[in-house]
Amino acid sequence: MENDADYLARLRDYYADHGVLPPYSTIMSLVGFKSKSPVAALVARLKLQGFLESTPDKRLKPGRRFFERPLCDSVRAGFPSPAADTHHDTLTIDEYLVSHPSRTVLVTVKGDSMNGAGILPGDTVVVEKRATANAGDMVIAIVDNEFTLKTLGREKGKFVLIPSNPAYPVIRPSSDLEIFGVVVGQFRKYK
Amino acid sequence: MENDADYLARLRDYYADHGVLPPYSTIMSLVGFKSKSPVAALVARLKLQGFLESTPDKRLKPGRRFFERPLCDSVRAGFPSPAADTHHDTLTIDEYLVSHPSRTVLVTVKGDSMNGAGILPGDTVVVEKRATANAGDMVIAIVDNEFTLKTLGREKGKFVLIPSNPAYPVIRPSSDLEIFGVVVGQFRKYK
DNA sequence: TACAATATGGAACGATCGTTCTTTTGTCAA
DNA sequence: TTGACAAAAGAACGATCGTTCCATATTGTA
Repeated sequence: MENDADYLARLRDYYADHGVLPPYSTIMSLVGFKSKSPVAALVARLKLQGFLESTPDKRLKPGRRFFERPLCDSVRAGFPSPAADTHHDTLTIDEYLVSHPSRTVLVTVKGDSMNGAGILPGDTVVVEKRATANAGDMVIAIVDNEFTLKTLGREKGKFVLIPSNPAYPVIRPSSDLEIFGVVVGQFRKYK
Repeated sequence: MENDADYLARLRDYYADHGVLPPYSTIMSLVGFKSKSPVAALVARLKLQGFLESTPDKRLKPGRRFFERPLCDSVRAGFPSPAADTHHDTLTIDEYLVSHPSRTVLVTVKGDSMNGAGILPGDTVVVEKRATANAGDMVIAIVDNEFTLKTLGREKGKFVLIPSNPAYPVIRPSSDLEIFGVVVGQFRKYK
């Protein structure tokens, strides 16, 4: 159907409000149907297009494309087409940055040793806790009982901590390096 | 119960995976119960604490505190192990970065003209839409039908756009400067 | 206008929903 | 060991779930 885009928009609104998708009966009144049959057909179409999926419990969940921004959003706002691909396909920033909530902590950045990597003092980094990491990962390591944010490197078979600021030295731990977690994201608030 | 934190963590992981909350029977197997009664009690407790809510359809939805993430201070003398898990500071990323959702859009950054300000290509900036800004604000301006991210400056009574990268020139608009919005936040995902 | 194709309404199905109750198990203190 | 209390298991409830069927209404085409 050609109204599917509108119906999908209503589902997105509902999801934005509640954080979950509604049952068929609620979709029914949400889009104005008077029976569940057209809802079933609608859901089937949206599933085929990748906007919806089902959980094993047969409930609806957002599909791969559910968070795509409709193109008409940019057009409606009157923005030039070059800008159309600068938008962002996520509803919440949290969902974008945090994949494993139970292993994730936020750490406030102190110091400017990672300046060159675009991480400034006062920024917050999203850290996935785990004891091992690969060279090249940005990690939170524990050095002298303090958190240290550096890039993990390898030197003659040993791990080293590399800052992204020429004013700081590479840290070559004498004992084994204790890794608190791996940095998977970062954010900053202005003003 | 004191295991509630762990159970909540599993619900958050489930939600991160599926984008919806499971029915009681799935929670049951998710946390290891063999009947639904303890699930009902668990849900009641989590509702009281603001982590869960119910939709009018009696389904579970994320509550106000569902997306709280633990926030560690980077300088912590004590050891960062499970011991200190008790009373973390928490932060909800979306609430922190977005104050006025209806006026806020996310824009993906292209180019490295703001490198020096810790904004890299591929980053996303949180933009509050408004037509006016003050000198010193970082703004999204519309120049030659394209979005441009620069710091707003003032030169002889006229607004100019200042990059944070010496390789780029200051932009001195001939006509009036059209401002799309002000940058209030920024975030980045690694990997 | 008449016909064919499609979409919706309405009803029925077994399954599962969330809730509530009682019974059993587990835990801690005396 | 016993008794008191709390938590979990288990069973049962009406309600609602998603699905499917067929009849009716709507639409497009000639």
